[in-house]
Amino acid sequence: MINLETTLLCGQSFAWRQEGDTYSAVVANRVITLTEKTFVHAVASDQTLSHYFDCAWHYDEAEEYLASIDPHLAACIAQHRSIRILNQDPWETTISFILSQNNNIARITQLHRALCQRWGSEVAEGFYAFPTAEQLRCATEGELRSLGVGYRSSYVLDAVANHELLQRVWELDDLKASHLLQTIKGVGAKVAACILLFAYHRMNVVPVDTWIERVQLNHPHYTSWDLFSPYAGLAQQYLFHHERTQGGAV
DNA sequence: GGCCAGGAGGCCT
DNA sequence: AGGCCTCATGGC
Repeated sequence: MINLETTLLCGQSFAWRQEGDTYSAVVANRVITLTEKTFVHAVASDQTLSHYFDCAWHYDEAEEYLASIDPHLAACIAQHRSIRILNQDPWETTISFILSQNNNIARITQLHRALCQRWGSEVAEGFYAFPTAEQLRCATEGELRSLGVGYRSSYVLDAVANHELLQRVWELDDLKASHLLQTIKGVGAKVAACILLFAYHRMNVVPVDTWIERVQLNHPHYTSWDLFSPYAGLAQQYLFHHERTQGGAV
């Protein structure tokens, strides 16, 4: 079981399109098309997809534990059941969240697609993979700006120049990994946390944005995210989505 | 309907 | 503390 709409369209990934109940994207150079009904069968026969959707992880146990800690969080989990944390490509995720700053989901998705169409490989009719660092090396700041990337253009180019450091992140603990990611221009604490949670599966990392600040404001007893350790990142995802869709109401 | 100001899942100098 | 690309949105 999975909540595809919330998992794929609510700010974790910018690669997916929705048409009715059908979701499609290019993952690992293949076009993937899914509905919630075909999901179980699709991942069962496909190791790449199974990993992408994090099927082996113990969500039931983690969510049960989180629900036992706090009633509000329990309600959020019950209501938005089966949000999953994806195992996305670190490079694509890094660029995506550099694009995300001072931006909304619709525009981030649009920029993601623009980069794919301009520099990515066409893997099927009308479907383009996210460009590799090697492919993006051809990009100029002027070209990026003309696509609408704006002042983030120089950040993208700095990430291209330093993309090899993404390999080293796997070996580092959360704090050191965050510091290393922040050596890329345009990557601060928030963007680094998004990369760690959504690409490196660091389940205890919490991206703090304006929505999560609002959660903290409305729930002063959340004195520290350590409350939800070692699953604070998963807790964040439920609290974040609930806050965005229903405000402070429980 | 048209105009304009402030915001949008931050970060740099 | 201000500025930054650009676009959708809401207030007037």
